Amino acid sequence: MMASDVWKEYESNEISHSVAHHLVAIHELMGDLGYARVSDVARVLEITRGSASLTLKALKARGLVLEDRNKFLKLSKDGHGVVDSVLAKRTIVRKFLNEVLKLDAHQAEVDACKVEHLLSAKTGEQLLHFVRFLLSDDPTARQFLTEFWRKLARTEDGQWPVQDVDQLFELEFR
Amino acid sequence: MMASDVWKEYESNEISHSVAHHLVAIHELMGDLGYARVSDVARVLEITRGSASLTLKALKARGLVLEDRNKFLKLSKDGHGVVDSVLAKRTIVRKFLNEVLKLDAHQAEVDACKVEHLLSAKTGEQLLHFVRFLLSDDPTARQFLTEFWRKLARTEDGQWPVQDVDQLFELEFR
DNA sequence: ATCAGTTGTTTTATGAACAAAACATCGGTT
DNA sequence: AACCGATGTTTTGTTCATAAAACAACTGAT
Repeated sequence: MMASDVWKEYESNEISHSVAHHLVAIHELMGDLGYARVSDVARVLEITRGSASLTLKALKARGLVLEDRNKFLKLSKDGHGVVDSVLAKRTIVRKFLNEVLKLDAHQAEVDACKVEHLLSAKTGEQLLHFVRFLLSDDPTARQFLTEFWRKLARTEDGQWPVQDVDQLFELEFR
Repeated sequence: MMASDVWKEYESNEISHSVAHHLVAIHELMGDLGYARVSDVARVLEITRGSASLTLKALKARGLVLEDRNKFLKLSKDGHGVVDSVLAKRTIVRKFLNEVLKLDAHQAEVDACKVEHLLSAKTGEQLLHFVRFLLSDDPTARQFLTEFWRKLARTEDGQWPVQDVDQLFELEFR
């Protein structure tokens, strides 16, 4: 329950936000242009070529990114694995926030982008099962969502108090 | 859809993971011991006193932490606001991961800890509505959860493929 | 009163992630 | 041949979050 146990595990994240985005940028560029160079990654991420060059050098050293004789980059098998895992989590989180919780598309994208590289594989997997069932044709799921959205619309009309925190802790400790 | 729009918003997080935990540590110490000094924060977070001293100096400068003549720390009104918002998000995320998605308590705590300071207020609020309804007595919610857990148990027995990513993208693009 | 332990700060150093600018290379123009 | 623009790297500097160690101030025990 003390924060300290968990606090330390934060460090153990081998894939930083920055690294995740460099890898995803290469993936997107391969799809969009068919190739990816240091400059292309820098342009997509809106950072300088120098910064991209350094980060990508480290990723080459880690074996996540490969480079041919002409300085064209591509993802290694491991790099693809990381991108798949990150994009899968981003996708499912965005879908949940947008299509279930009805957050606007932009906010859903922003929040998904922030947490994509932090969730464990197991969390991503369970969330996938959950959202798949929730958005399926199953009548139980349909009925539940319909009812949730109905209640949501009601509470949003009759404005909620700005600070909802007390209710949270009710819910926590009851 | 390009990563770049969203990518930049990452920076705009005025509350870092580190800051959030320093503030929460003070809050917990006030509850546990009735007071909080630099050393106590350092001990709770398992960092050196020097490191805690520097971070807390910055938080005093930002007006989130106050100090009396005897170097005893407490949260300002703003500091309390930050802690409430962070703890509310941590609580609701943990509850969702553990009680709905059935992740083990430790994993739920770790993942909640990682994302607590990153979610927008709106996201936290919507998640609160969702979980409250989901775990309420409402028969629709009960029935849905029962059915979800039943399916979950079945899929976990007949092991899933390790890489579930293809299914994710089906779900994404259909 | 002294001496040891606790506490807080300061200083110095590290690593990650960036920017900015200088530099080198290469391909094509003129 | 000389130049130009695009590209990649290197160097230098900044910020943030940390550790480590030296130091000063206070506390309490003897």
